[in-house]
Amino acid sequence: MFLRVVLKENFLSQAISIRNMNKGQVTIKDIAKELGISPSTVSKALNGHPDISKDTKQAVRDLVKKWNYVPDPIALSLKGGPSRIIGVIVPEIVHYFFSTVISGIEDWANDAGYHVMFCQSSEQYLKEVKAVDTLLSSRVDGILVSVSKSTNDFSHLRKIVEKGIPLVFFDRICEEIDADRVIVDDETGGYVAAKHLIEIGCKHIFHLSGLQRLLIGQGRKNGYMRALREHNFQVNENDIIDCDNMEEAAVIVPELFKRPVKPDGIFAVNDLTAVAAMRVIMELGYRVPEDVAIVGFTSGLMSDVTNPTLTSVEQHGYMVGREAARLLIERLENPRELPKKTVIIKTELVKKGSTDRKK
Amino acid sequence: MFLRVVLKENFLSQAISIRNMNKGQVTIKDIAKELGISPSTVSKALNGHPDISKDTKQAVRDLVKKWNYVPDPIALSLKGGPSRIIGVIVPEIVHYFFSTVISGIEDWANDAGYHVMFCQSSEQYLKEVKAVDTLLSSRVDGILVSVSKSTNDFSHLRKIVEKGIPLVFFDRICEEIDADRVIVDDETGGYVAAKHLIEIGCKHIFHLSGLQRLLIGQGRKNGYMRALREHNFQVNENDIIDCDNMEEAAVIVPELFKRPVKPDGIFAVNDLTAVAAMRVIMELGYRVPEDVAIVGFTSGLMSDVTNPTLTSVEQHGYMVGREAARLLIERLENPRELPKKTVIIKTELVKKGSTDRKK
DNA sequence: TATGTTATTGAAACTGTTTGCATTTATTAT
DNA sequence: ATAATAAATGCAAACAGTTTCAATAACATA
Repeated sequence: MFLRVVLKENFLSQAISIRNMNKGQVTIKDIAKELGISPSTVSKALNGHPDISKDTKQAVRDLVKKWNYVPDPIALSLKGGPSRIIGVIVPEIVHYFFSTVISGIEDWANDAGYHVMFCQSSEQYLKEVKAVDTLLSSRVDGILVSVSKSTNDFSHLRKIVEKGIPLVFFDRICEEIDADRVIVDDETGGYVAAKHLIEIGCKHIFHLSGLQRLLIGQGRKNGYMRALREHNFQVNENDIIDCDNMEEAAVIVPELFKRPVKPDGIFAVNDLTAVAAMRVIMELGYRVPEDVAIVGFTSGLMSDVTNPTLTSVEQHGYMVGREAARLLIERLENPRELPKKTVIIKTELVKKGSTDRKK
Repeated sequence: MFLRVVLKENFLSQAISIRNMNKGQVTIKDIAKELGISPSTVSKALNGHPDISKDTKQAVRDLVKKWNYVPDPIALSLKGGPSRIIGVIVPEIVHYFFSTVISGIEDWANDAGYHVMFCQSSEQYLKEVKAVDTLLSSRVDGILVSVSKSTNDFSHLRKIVEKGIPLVFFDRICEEIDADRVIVDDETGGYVAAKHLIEIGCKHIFHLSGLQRLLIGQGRKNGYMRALREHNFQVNENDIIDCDNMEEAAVIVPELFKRPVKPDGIFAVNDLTAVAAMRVIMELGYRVPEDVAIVGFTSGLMSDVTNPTLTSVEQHGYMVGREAARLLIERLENPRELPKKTVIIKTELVKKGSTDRKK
């Protein structure tokens, strides 16, 4: 056998060109043929099977290195092995928060030797269903999902679990399915935002709230209410106004300043709304932060760009992504049935100009 | 044969439960066994082969629908067929421009029946090389690349072409490799930006320029210079200052206003720099746009958020993505060796407050 | 009746890899 | 020398499909 290897050595370069004629990819058969042994022996040698002699193993390893052989992942996963691909479904990639999450997922997954395949639902239920099928048929090892706004039926997500494929929700979770979760601590975010406004002396703190169907809307509002109650402020339902985008803010905010009791502090459910409110308020002749202080919830780089800069609650999207990927991979590599975990990513108040009354 | 189908009908529900015992997935064999025909007949029936009788085809189609059979893409691509996955490599997902591009790629690819697998290079050459290996080993049908800033060696990209896998560059192209390309018309963007400043009456137009190693930096600067020359302005090298982020702008811009000839118009290579410049200028006591007009180059939603709002050149990232995906898929489905194309996505000046001198 | 034609269908090979079992070869003990 | 044992290797099946070619059946024609 050793003789054979040595003998063939001389024809190596020629063999390579012949091999490349075929399909460009070196297969286990090419290796076997070259060494004059069977494919199964090559396979076993590569997998460190005890049956194979040291000499053969070495010869195989050498040729594998020389010819740059890589096992075909397709054939592997056909065999039923893991694909080492994880699937991700996000509502929108263009959102700053989700793009940071994706970034975190990518980094952690790649470091752990996984590839990432992703789909966006564009907030559409049907696209989300299709995305699940896509990922399942691609034989992903596990799936990360942030549920679309329009999803009310969860059978497609339940299907994932039923197939025995690990599932982790992040940010927009589905409460009806028992799975690992990574959520942003919106409640505390709302709490510290409102508390900060109280501490700088605001007496009439309004909340421009998000969709109450979504947990983020609920959480932020609840935190706001808790802060008020804990500081002996009266929670007034009229001071909580559904308003989560620039267009609505442009219409709604001026109305607030026609009331007998005008706001001197505003906590908005996101930065865009906060910024729109801020502009309107300044156009009405009020000063920010002196007359009205404003706090947003981070959705990009814009908090640095406004004048004054915007105090905002940072969500740490990158961390959300990392944790979600970590949770999933942990479960992939440790398939015992452990109870599901929920990881809460702390939010953080970043104080800037719109609440800075020191000066 | 018909008899057999009818006979078995009665056991259908039972058969389903037996089938599901195995692996959850219906295979062509399950269909064949149920109908009492061979797998190959089922395959042919499904692919509309003329050899198969209408009756058999119908029976197969019915059962396929009833059992919700979907061909396993893994097995398909093992046979050498396409994977219907396209790979994407971007420098950073968190950049607004790239996330819009990705969004465009996703949408077009999904509509054409392709899945998207993506990697980010994080602007690191080594991660880019690894990403190529990743995608190649996942048997993607084609690859879309926007080259990282730190990439100087292109052999990994050349390898893609040599393997016969279609490659399309977008935005950050590699000039040394002959491939389809989608680029943003930075030159025209710079041109219309400067032209606009000229038309509203600016006499001393400065350019805060980007890295000249990158084509986007070159293009925007060249457009600026062309506009000046075409309108009989003198192009002064001192009026072109390397400055492409907020920190640099905060330091550099005040210096410009100490010169004997101060700028009354500024074209910045991106919005962040433009915004930082705008703030500094207003802090120095100048009015925008009356004393100094400013144009940026779109990098997010921030142009709506500043005060005044920022005139900016829109890059249509979504279109870049769509076109790149279209070009790639066109080549995948039409494998004749056609000459490579370059698609140029027009930029567009979006006029806002920072250049609005009407009022 | 024997032959030719046509319409259907199935067996087998193939994709690249793994794995249990059988086989070969070499070594040791009787 | 022969049998038993151990070590090394190969065969074949399996994964889920596609495809080529051969086989069968039914029918028509001479």
